[in-house]
Amino acid sequence: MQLSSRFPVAVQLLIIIAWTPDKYKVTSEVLALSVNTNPALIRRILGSLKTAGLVSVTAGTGGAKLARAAQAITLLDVYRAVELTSDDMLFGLHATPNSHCPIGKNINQVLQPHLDQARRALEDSLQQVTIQQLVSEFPPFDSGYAVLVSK
Amino acid sequence: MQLSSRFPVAVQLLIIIAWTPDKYKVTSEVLALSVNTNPALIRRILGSLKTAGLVSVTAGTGGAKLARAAQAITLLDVYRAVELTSDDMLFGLHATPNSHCPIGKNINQVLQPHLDQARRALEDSLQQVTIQQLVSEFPPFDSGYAVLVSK
DNA sequence: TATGTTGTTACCAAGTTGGTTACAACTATC
DNA sequence: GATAGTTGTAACCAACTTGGTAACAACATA
Repeated sequence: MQLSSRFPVAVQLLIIIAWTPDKYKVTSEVLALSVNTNPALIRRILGSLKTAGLVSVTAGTGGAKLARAAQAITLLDVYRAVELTSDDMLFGLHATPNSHCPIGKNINQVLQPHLDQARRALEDSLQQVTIQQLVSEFPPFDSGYAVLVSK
Repeated sequence: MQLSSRFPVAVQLLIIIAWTPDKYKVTSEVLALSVNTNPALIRRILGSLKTAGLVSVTAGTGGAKLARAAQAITLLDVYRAVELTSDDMLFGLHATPNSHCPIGKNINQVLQPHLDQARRALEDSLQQVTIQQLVSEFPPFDSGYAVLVSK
């Protein structure tokens, strides 16, 4: 089983936004080109990032900016923004174990703390990496790339 | 997004098998009662556990036993047995980023190590917990429970 | 007003999941 | 050998999620 690809895509969006100089306009069209999908899908993900307070998108005229510094956005922030639909559960427990069985009766209570711990380990790791860090792994923006975006 | 409930169910199965004295026969019927589902689903999961070498099921006469000691089975073993369908990927990368974009071209290579690290953190945590440990959190098997299983 | 962009809705095909039925194959016992 | 109980597996289903797509109103700038 696999988590959705929304998370990696969201990271890519943030990297591009952070990587592009402020004077250029990063539209969902441009982002869609890089991810190789269509703008509506980008806007959908961008919506989650906006709700989470990671980016600000100016409606109408277009263009996305980071809502806070790239070194203040971790992979965990992104993960939470786009993947956490319901609550904090990474592993879904079986809904209704048999309450008459001595094991089934308490299985969820016994299991939960350990699953929480595993989830926390995952999140701690994601928290160690910032968007700034990832951006620094790419070549700097070059004016030649300006064809990809609009002023 | 959420991982399937197969994993927690598989853990529950192993706990019951480990918890039940050897002289009792733990059939998929009994396990289904505890999980509150039907035997076929149990056999499906039990099949994965068998393939992974965690349990041995005697076909025909019925009954599941642990294939190795309960303290030698970790949650990671179970996780891998039932959740890893394809390869080691927890996060699915976007299949085809645009190779003409300086970001899209390398995004997967840059992201992969960090996602791997996060996955490893998750797995390390799961590896700390054994089935034996979980069994010890339940009351011991009582002859009164024998109605749940058959000799 | 005209243009370009966003936000959102609606819909679709594909894949996954848990659930269920059915049945052949198997093993022990009578 | 026949019987009974069980496993292994296939087939199918409804519900859900996902990525993809089209469409269009709302918006902001020129």
